[in-house]
Amino acid sequence: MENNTQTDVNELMKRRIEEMNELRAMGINPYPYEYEVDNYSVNIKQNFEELEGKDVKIAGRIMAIRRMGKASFAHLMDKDGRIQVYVRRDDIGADKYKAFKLLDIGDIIGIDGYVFKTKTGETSVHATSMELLTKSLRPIPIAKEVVDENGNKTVYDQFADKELRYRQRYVDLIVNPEIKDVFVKRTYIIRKIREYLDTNGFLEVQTPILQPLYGGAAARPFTTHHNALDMKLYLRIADELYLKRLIVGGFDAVYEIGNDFRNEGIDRTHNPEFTMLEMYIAYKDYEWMMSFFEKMVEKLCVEVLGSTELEIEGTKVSFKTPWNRISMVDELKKETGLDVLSASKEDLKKELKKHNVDLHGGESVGKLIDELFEATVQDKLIQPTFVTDYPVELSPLAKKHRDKEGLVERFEGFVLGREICNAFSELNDPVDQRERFESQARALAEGDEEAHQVDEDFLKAIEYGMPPTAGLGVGLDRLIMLLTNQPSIRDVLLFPHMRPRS
RNA sequence: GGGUGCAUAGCUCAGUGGUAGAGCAUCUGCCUUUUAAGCAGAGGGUCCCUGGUUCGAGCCCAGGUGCACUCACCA
Repeated sequence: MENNTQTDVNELMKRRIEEMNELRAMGINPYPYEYEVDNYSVNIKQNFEELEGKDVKIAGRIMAIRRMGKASFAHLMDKDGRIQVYVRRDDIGADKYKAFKLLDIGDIIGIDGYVFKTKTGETSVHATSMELLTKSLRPIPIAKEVVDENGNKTVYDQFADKELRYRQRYVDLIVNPEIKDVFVKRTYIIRKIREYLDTNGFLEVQTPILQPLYGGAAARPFTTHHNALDMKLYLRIADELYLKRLIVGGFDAVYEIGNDFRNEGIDRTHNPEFTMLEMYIAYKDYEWMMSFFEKMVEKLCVEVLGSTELEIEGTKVSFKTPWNRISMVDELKKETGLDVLSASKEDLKKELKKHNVDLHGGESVGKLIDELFEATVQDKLIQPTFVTDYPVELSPLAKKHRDKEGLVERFEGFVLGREICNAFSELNDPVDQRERFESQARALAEGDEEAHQVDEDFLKAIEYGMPPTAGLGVGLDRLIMLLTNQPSIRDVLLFPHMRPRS
């Protein structure tokens, strides 16, 4: 990309380079080193009475210019928003005004001046001096905006091409600054999660991203190669097996927030790398984890979004605790009349057919039950709901249910029919764990590319003894999508993965 | 992976077989409280790519690429 400048130059860029050279000829460095900023757009507008007539030094990108001969107005955009500046030849001097005329939308300037209101009532800064801080060589997409008396903003010719917005997020952020709000919320949400876990005795840790064996979830991995060791490595698909090793080691409560990588399709809810939160706590079970998690989300809603009552895609959702709790088996009985635990494979298939579910063949009983759940129950779980106790085949790392044969102690949280977390009482019986791994290994051998490998080191770890433990995983991007009401994972990732363009 | 749709100037978009268009942005001139500033004029195009049909293709056909939506799978 570095050397594109020469081949990429169109007329607009040529013009800007010429202007830059003219500025240089006038003794102006188009890329100086610093500027002492002492105020910001929003603050000036909010404290007009106090600041009127006072001197301020602001800096920002020129977003609009209206030239009227020997005086001009411009809108500057700084970190908080826009403010108008008024630049008059007789105030900044003929030379500086000549330089000002060579500036373009997109250039970054510093303005020293006093605060005033124009005839039409717009809070502005009347420049007493102006400095170029950065010359912009590439034209930015122009979006004109009008703000009426009520503060309503109308944007004309908004930069709207989603592809370009994702590929050139830096331009998107300049031209559509309101999207910053989503990313700021994202940061606050993650900060509040850390705060909640830290104050509840959890220790944040970092475990390997490059792993000799992958595990902890059902997914295909990315592979890479370590040159010095001459070995294949996988990018992690989950943190689970390492975090549980830490529970074995005597950390009673740990969590990790970091990226996992899954070699799967890309769509509105999938990016190849995504941010995962996993937490594990000794001596607790999944019932405890349910309460702990719902309180965490409730707290996020209150502290970051200001309310437990959110409107998401036109639906009112209440995150106030306690959330609904339903058992998967009971709910399926209510919905279909079928007792899925005693039902035969044929009964399940018959029931699935009623709901137009296509099967690939070779599904286990557990998988059939899961399919039936997705077809009949999942979409109806609008308000936050925990679904408990899943078939054992689907959960090779979860502990068998203390009372219910064939099930494990597992729950998933659902909102608007979407899964937001997955948790269980962790399997800590090493003999049982070995059997589950072996059954997964058979599935892998039979072509299930998402099945687990046998992780002997992990087995060794829990053979030393892992205390009873509750664990939970949350895809944070999806949680943030939900809480900030964004329709695509790409809207909560600053730099979503895109196919390269030739 | 399947289906549907989109791709034309820096941006937003018209243009359904016959000279490539508009608004904004850019450039020139005028304009010292304007605000989608205004007035007068000018420049700017690999019509996504490759092939085909046709006297002639931005437009029709086939293939490809990218993106969006959607179904399937998953976090």
